[in-house]
Amino acid sequence: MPEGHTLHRLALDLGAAFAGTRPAVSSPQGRMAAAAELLDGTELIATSAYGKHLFLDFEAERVVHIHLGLIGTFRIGPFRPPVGQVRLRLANDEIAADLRGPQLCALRTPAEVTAQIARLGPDPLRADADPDRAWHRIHRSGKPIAALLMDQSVLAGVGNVYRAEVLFRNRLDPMTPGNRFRAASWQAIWDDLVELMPIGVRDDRIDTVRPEHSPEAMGRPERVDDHGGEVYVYRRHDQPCLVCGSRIRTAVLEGRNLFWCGRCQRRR
DNA sequence: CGAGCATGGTGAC
DNA sequence: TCACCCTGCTCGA
Repeated sequence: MPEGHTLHRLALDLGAAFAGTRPAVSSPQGRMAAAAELLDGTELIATSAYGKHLFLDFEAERVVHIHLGLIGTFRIGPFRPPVGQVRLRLANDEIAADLRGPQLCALRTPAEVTAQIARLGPDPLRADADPDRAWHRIHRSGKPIAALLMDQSVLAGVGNVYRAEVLFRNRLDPMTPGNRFRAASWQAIWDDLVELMPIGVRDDRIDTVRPEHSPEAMGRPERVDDHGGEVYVYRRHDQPCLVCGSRIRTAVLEGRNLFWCGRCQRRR
């Protein structure tokens, strides 16, 4: 679930539900009890996302900083009494939003939020993002491009699915070191993410397969992976490449599973 | 129904 | 390198 598109979508949905209002704020689980008491009944001014970080701006310069991590969820639905381990709840008479299992949920000052954002690379989902900041880091690094794309201080919001898919879509070898990467290849990756990630926000899932390789065009059964979208290589190891038919490969890189097609994706 | 795994990142060792 | 946050899904018994 949580790559950058998920957090931007949450910012939009939470804003639509609660921004400009004074939601009830609580921590049924108790671990955010003190902060919840402080925020309860105060105005939620705005909500925003930067990379995989979510910010809820309440009045009196109180900002809730949330990072879902791998297993966290934040679900918005019709009001129901909270069930189980709910770290933070925003609610009114009709709607309840429950945060569960986040890696991080803390009260911050605006200055702390600014400092957090300063530690992140450019986010392709933000209009003000500067891809040159990422390129500066990439072309000076000996690490493989696949590792650099996952480094949030280089590029913010891309996770394991977008990483694998954007490298495939641009036919790029994941192991090419940053300092041997072409500027034109980086520009192609950035442009592709700027096109792809808003679709993820809109649909709340990651789809990367181009129309010419779609199930209809290729005469194959629609096979939506359990991450929720149609993809070229992510978690398709040992299955045939949708373009060339060769077996999709996998390897562990810096503790994460990487997927790619050894025939389609070349160093260039 | 229990085990294992995952789209992430931090902090301890 | 690993535990952890303790969700939520799939798979196999």
